[in-house]
Formats: sequence, C-alpha cells, structure tokens
Amino acid sequence: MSLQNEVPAKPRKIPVQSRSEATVEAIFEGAIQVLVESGPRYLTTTRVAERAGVSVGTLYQYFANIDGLMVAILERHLRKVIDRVVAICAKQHGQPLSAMTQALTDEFIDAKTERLDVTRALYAVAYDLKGLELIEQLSERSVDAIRDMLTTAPDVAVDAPDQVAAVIHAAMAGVVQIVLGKAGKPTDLHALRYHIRHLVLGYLTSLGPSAR
Amino acid sequence: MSLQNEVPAKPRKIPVQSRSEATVEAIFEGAIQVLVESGPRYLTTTRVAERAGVSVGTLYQYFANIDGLMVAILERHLRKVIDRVVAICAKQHGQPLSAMTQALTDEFIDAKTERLDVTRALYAVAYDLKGLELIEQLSERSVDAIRDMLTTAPDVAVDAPDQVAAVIHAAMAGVVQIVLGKAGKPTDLHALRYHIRHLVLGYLTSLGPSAR
DNA sequence: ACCTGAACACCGTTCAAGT
DNA sequence: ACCTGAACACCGTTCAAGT
Repeated sequence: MSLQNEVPAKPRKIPVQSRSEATVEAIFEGAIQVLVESGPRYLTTTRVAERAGVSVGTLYQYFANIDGLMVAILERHLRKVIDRVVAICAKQHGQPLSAMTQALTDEFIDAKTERLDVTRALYAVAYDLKGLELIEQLSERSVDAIRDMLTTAPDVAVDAPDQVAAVIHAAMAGVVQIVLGKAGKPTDLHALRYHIRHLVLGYLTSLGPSAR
Repeated sequence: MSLQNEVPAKPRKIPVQSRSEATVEAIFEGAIQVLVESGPRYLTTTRVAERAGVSVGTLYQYFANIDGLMVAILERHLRKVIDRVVAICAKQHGQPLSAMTQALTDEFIDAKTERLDVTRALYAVAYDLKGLELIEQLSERSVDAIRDMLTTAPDVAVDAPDQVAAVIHAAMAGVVQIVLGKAGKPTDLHALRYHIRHLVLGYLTSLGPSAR
C-alpha cells in the first residue's frame, strides 16, 4: 500500500527475554550511529539493521516501521531533556525570578548540549515526522512545569502564566535549535547561555513587572 | 553510487526557450502541492513529475537531484522572507528602539504566515538538508540588516550589535518555527505578535539600556 | 520467543531515443 | 533545445521458514 500511513510509536513487542532486550538496545545504538555519522536521510532499515548486527525482519519485530523507530529515538532524547527541565523547575519554586530564569535556561542548554551530535541529528528527525503529538505532549509537561514555577516567584506576579510559559519554552527551544543547528562552528556555549538568560528575563520583566 | 553526495543547488540548466520556463514553473508548482498536501516525506521525483505533468527525465534536466529541487523551493521561500526583513530594517533606521522592534517582529511574522501551509511544509525540508550553507548565507543578510538598524537607534546604544542581532534573528525564527510548527490549532497570530515583540524588546532593554 | 532473508512494490537516477 | 520512459540499484515492508 501507499506510504500514506500514520506514524505508529514505540516497540510493537515488549521484550520478555533478555536476548531481545539486547537486540532492541543494539538497534537503538545502530540508529544513533547512522544518524550522527550520516544524517537522517540515511537512516534506512537496511543500514540500521546492518549496524546493529541483526536482520531487517528483526527490526520490524520491535518497530512498526522506520518512522516508529525514529519516533522512539526522538522520544528517548526528548524525555531526558524534559525530565531535567521539570526537575529544575520544581527545585526553583519560591526563588526570585532572576534565579529561576538562570537555573532554567542553563539547565535547558546543558541538557541539549550534553550530546550535541545527537541533538543535532535529531532536529531533522523531529521535523520529518508529521503530526508529532508526541512532541507536543512532552513539551506540554515542560510548559506546565515552567508555569508552576513562575507562579511561585516572590518578587513578581506573572499575568497569563500559561501563555508566558509556552513562549519561554518556545524561545529557549527555538533559539537553541537555530543556534545549535549551524553545523559549522563549535558554538560559544557561554555566550549562548548569557543571551538566552537575558532573552527570557527581559521578556518577563518587559511584560509589565507587577511588583509584589 | 551511494547517496552520500553533496547537495547541489539550483537548476542545472537555464531555460532558453519559453517552453522550458513553463516546465520549471510547473515543477515548482507540483512540488509545492505535494509538499503541502502530503508532507516532505512524500516529495518524490515520481510524484512531483506526475503532478507537474512532465516525465522524471525532464525534472532531472533542471535539478541535479531531489535535494536540489528541495533547496530551490526552500530558497525561493527564504528569499521572500529575508527580502522583507531587510527592507523593513532599512526603513526603520533612526526610529526609536520600540518602534524598530515592533516593525521588525510584525513584518517577520507577516512574511512567515502569508502562506502558512507552505511555511510549515518547508520547515521539514530545511532540516532534511544537511550543511545548508544556503540558509546561513541568507540569514546572514537578515542579521546584518538588523544590526545596521540597531546601531541607528537614537534612544539606546546596543553593545556587541553583531551578536545581539544574531540572537534577535534566532529568537524570532526559532519561536515562530516552534509555534507555527504545531499542526493542530489555528495559531493566535495576534498573541504571537505581542509576545515576540516583548521577547525582543525585553531582551534589548535587559542587556543594559545605555541611555544615549 | 525470537531471528533470518528472499520477495515485491516503489523511489532516485541515468541515458538512449525521440520531437 | 527539450522531452520521454524503460532500466537498474536501492529502500521499506512482509512473511514463510528456521532455532
């Protein structure tokens, strides 16, 4: 049939023997390698299977199709980043706005640059997948955490915290995506941290800093 | 040979007869249609050729390969947006910072949303192409225009205007990309304009507004 | 329970042949 | 000068057959 199918997520089969756990892990590893070395256009079932040391048939036992594999890889990465954002937000409850901002933006950049090559490779994967409610669901968790943090700031009352949190998330993710997306130069992380911090903090104060 | 080739740009042949001008136009049209209706994963030579009413061979007369076609489509779109940014920046020389900001951010969003479906379809195309010095070259024009505008602001002196202009460009492009990327809801453009304006203006003032 | 690999439809690209 | 479409290597996906 045509390619015009949905994008199914996750392993279609849950490993019950330890042998297959190793297989799934090998597939992930192989996929990441192909992705980083050759880019998303070369992430083919053949190549991944070869790298992983399994046959194509095996790959299809765990992933509904190549998009399913892409989604699984992307999800893994996003979960790691979002988990860190959620954690840091919880930890900053009650801190002054500037401290919140710095902690949040620094943590976000740290998480995204821990494996910079993988992050870069995955930007393309993310956009290749249409729909992508997965990403929206995950970033919703992040937006919620940011909003909940903002409402506990002792020095400022943020209006419409839902919208504001969404903008902050988009600003961080968007700028980092554009800046890290540049394959060439090595990226000045110190400067990036500084500017994103001011972007977010400036935005928050510019909205009308209702002193509390 | 392998797919591991460079991404060549532009038509390999310049149309000299009016017949072929029409052919190139038809190919572009067909490609945009496929892209918008089915997404970047379905942008195949077969489909584009069929839509355009030409044979695959003809397509290859004007584009070195499928990536070349993608680049050409993307470039067309980016040029339109960047041209508008460059023009508005020139027009705002000498205006106060807040007026500059509003003009710039509004114009950017206008340009990106004029053909929202096409814009969305092209985000994926952009990331599919590795390297992409094209995009960097084009956005450099935009960054330069923003910097040149900023240095003429009568009310504020911006430090390190090069870096700042790059951040502003990335912030606008990044946020718009993330927000418009969400396929679901219709996007509240009015709110988007408002928040991006404050994001950029807040950033600029937060950097330390050296009153002039 | 898990793995293999041949089989088939489809895509990218080329090129000899046409007008 | 421009266009066609069969040909070939390769990719996604399936499934009968193996352990």
